[in-house]
Amino acid sequence: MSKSVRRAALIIDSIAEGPKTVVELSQMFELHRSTMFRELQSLEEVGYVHRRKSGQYTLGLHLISLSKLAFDNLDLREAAHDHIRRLHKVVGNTVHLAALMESSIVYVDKVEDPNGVRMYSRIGKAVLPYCSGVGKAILADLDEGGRNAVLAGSTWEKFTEHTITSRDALDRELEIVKKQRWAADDREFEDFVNCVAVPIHSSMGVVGALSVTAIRMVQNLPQLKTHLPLMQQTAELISRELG
Amino acid sequence: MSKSVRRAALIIDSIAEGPKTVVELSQMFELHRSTMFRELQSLEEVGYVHRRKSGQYTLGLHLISLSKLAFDNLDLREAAHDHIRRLHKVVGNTVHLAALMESSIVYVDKVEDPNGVRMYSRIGKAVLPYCSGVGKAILADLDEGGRNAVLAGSTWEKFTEHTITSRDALDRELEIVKKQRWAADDREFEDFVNCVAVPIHSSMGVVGALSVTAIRMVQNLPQLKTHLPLMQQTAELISRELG
DNA sequence: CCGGTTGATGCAAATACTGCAACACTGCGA
DNA sequence: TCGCAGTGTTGCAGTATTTGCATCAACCGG
Repeated sequence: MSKSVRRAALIIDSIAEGPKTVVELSQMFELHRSTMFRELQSLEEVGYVHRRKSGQYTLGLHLISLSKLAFDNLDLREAAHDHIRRLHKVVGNTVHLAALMESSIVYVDKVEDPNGVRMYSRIGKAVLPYCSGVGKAILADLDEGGRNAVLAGSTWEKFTEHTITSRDALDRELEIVKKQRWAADDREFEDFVNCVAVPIHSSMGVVGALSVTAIRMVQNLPQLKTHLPLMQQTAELISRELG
Repeated sequence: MSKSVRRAALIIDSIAEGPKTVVELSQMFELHRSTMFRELQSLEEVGYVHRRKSGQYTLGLHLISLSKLAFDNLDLREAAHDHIRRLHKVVGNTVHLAALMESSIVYVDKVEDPNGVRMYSRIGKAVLPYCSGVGKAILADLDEGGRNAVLAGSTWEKFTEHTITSRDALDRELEIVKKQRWAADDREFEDFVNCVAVPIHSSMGVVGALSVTAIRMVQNLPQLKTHLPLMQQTAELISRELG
């Protein structure tokens, strides 16, 4: 284990919590000022941190570039690529794929009919875990700690009359989801949209979810539910590829 | 300059170009296999790379977490925060702020009327540079190399009858934008939406742009243009803060 | 079963890093 | 204007970490 890599990463994580000066960081890490200065100089040169005119260091832009590429190479995204396109062909609706990141859930792929109702692209965006099918499908299979991490920043904003707006209510819903092994978004985020979602597991536990979404006038929730067996088969195929 | 930091970053960049094995990387970097193995082990432990079962290394999830935080700490975003909220109060329309990243343009902030027409959130998403006001405002002030980098991945997809769909046509438009120091999106992406945008400069050159956007039935383009003097003043104030 | 490749690790030599000391620069207050 | 404190920056010898070698374990395919 490389001490220098670990230390660099710890410094970056510290800066990620909030901008800091050389002196602050040297005290935090019990390093001489000149050592910390050189370390930050190096990290800035490779774009991982950025020095403001005020003397504070913040995270650098190169991390943003790298994250885009990290996103594209996600195992789940690659494993699911063909399967969700096949699923879309059969069910005809928009299929979303969401991945569990460290403490958030993100839409990582989407298949929709180019000639159908056009949904605004959501790939890359964080899922609101408490009012989305995929969010609930993933949360249901997380332990308490995992749930807490994902829900830590939730504002519990009410989008529609159906939105779940408290942790207690969500936990009750998640017990049901865990048992039935699928989740629904029943007009909880947008009044005219609903979906059903199933979790995807790997040997490491739940890693994501896939959902089938429709405008209510096209397919209502009972109709969407008819797709659940195929969706669960699809999730199983993806899980196999993930190992 | 820390050799270990530079080398770690180069390895990460190499993996960012595509997944690779220990042996491939050890040959590329002319390191002994065991050295490269240890390096990757360290990078994996801090979440910057991830080893697949196949033995290939890809970028790690921690980069995605860090990029979100990097985004929140952007200098431009902080400098512009109060100014664009004041601008919104005066003009009443949705105000967008976009930043030039390394080779892309991203929406980094937005102010809209909570009781007005609700536009789906775009923060964090890449701007399509060739058919957006902010994209054109930034491109106009970039040199040839910068433009090429930003436009490298453009598909020139045609969204409406007004979309610019070739580099030549865009370059002609950018000459006009550069002269007049503002840009417009005249129904080029969405038929019922248009906006005007102005660039924001720092001592390093153009770093972003701000725009005022409206649905056509609410305010048409000539009406939006009346906001340009105030927008340009706002951009100037932000530039001053950036230094 | 055998051979080749990859995953993984102890050790001494090689290399890189570190704190010290010092200087340059900037901003603030007297 | 001057002095002081704090930050930015760098050469050098002592210290710490890394490196390649050698080796073993595990896995896969013929």
